[in-house]
Amino acid sequence: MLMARNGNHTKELISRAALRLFVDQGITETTIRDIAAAAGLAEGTLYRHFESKNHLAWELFHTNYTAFAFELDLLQQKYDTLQDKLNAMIRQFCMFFDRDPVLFTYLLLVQHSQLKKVTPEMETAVTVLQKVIAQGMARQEIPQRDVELAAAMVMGVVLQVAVFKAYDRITSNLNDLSDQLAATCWRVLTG
Amino acid sequence: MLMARNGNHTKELISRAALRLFVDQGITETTIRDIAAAAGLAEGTLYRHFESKNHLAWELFHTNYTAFAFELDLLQQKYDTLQDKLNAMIRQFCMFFDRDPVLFTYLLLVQHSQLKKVTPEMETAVTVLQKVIAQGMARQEIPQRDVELAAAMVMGVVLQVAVFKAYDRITSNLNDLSDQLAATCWRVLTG
Amino acid sequence: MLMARNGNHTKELISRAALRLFVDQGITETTIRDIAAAAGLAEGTLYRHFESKNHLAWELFHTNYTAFAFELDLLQQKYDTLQDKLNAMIRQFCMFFDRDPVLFTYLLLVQHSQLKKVTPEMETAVTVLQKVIAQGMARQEIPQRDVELAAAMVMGVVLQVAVFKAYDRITSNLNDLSDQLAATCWRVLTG
Amino acid sequence: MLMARNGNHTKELISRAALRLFVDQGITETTIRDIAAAAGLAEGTLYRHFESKNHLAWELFHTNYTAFAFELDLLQQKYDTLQDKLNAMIRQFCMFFDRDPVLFTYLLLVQHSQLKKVTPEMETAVTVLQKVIAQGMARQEIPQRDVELAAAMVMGVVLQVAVFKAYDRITSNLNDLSDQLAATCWRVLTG
DNA sequence: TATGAATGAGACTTCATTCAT
DNA sequence: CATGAATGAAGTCTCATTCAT
Repeated sequence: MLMARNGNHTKELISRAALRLFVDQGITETTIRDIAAAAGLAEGTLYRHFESKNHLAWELFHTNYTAFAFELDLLQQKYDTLQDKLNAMIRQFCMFFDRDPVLFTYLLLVQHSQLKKVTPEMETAVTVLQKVIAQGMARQEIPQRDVELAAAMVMGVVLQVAVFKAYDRITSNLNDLSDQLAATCWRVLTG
Repeated sequence: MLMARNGNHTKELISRAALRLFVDQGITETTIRDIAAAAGLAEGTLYRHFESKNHLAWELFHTNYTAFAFELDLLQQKYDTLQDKLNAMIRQFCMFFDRDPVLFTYLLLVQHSQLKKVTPEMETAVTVLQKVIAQGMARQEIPQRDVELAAAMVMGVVLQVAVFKAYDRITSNLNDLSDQLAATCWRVLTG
Repeated sequence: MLMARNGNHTKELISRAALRLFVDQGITETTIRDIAAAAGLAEGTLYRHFESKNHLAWELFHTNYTAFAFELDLLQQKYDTLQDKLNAMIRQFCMFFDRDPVLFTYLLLVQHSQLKKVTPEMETAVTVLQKVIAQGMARQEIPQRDVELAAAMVMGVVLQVAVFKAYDRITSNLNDLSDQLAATCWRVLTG
Repeated sequence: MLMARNGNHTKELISRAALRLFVDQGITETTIRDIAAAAGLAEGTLYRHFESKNHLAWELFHTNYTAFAFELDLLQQKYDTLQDKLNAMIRQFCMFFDRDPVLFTYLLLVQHSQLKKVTPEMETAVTVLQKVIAQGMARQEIPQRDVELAAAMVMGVVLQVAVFKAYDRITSNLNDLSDQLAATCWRVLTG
């Protein structure tokens, strides 16, 4: 998991257990007892590492959501053209998804409750994508258009495929679809 | 009858109140008391019309989810080519969304908890879209490709825009974006 | 039913439905809705005939409990010796049980909740029996002994057989066992 | 552990509180809150020790009901003749009643609701008594007769006296009545 | 740090009762 | 008299959180 930089074994144990349960059952439907049992710990132990269940859910979301945005931003800066940036970002997304499907499914599907807490200042994958698209328009690499709309459509293509993957409607790895997705997104932007 | 003027009125009252609250706060986060208060009714009254809170949430989802699929299917049958079918379906989607944004936001966002209960036999917007795309491929109207993937990408374009609209990131009516969406989806399929 | 002296059809309907349900499920476990459904009436109708569910249960108990005691007392007065009185009373008990097992099972088994409301002044089968036994002792028809104890043992013999009958552990009619019961009770008293 | 001094103490605390309340008010009439208050615990604590109120009521009944039957059976095996067996069992019953009147009153009076759950395989005081009586008949110690009926009458003598005791109609200890009861029961069987 | 029994607020739900028709 | 939708108090149960060990 992106967030796990320290060697804190127990915290990691809790995070992984929680993540899987949150994805499988939803956050509210998952109890502290569920998590503790899955992690092989006592219920009280969780509170040594997280302030509360909600903090746990939020930390899981927030940390990884922004970390991913940060990585994306770092990555896009290495490229000059919108198309290259986009290709790279989509490739990265697919790679990360395949590397940790549970985590990405969490970010994808448990959104609603957590997204409300996302403040406008926070850099997210969405804002990075919009920034990149806006630049591309400014540089006339693609036709002028409403940036939000363009970003929505591009995101839609990639995310919905990920959602289908999360629901096992698609069997290929996202990595293997990466080029197709990138090509499609480019067509979406240049139409 | 205490409220002869009611008939189905009370059930409708509850449904609307619940719908809005479910969308605003999530299903689990919404209490029976919330719904009753919003509907101007006593808590017990809810149970005269719905077996339980979960049944209410499911009925709200299921009824409208399948009804929408049914309408879409009826509509697409009026057209001959994939492009016409797609145009009509997207137009319909936008129209319905604008007509009842709360309901459609419910169908869009509260999915996760409810989608688990969707049985494979149920006809949904997804299955209709896949059917239509598969036909189009069979008739060589668009290039052969994985149908699930194609459907996912088309759905993504439309749904993500709707999600942005639901989150007020986009201000136009979906109706006004309908043509753009249709054109983009067509490009996605024919690329 | 003993209590039904008037021609009130609906009230009778409710009483019979309630009686059976009370016996089958217990009083608290039986809902107004159950009774109404079993009687083929609307829920509210019950309140035209009984003040409340508890009044209904109590009326059913009290009326029949005291009526039975009254009949027993009337009966015993027709006989001179304790043995004849006892024989007659036991025969009567058996006859009544067989004639309306549901009612007598109600009186037997639902006792606990209702017996608390039995005031000491009320004439009951127990008091009648005690009176008769006390007389018999006074007249030296049977050995002197604690009256309450003697009454308990005699009652026990008859009631427990009725309980077994109510639970279908015994298949004969009580009528057919009447003589045996009387003989046994006599032995209990004279031993 | 918050209360290392507890161990099984809390469960016992709940059981005793519940037992008394069930006897005083009836099971359905007793609320979780009543029990918790009487036990000096929080409501939720009850659910750490019992699945539900009904499970508590059933466990209280079932455990003691079968344990008592087991003890009775063990005891009767020590004696050879029916009369000795019967004497011993009745003495035991009286002793147990006097030792824990609340528990025995529970077993006596709350029967109706719980007896429905008694499966035929369960060994109970009734089945033990019937077995013993049947043996006695087989060995010609007492006249042949319907075993169920005989058992009912014997049980009636003892149980009804216990019921009177539970209702404070009788003031002696059952222990002090034990011999009388045994003699009476013997007369019932041999008459 | 870890434990896990205890807590108690608050959720869902039931159901006796009312009352306008 | 009958109806049955609505009521809302009260009950059962859950579960995040605490804290003594």
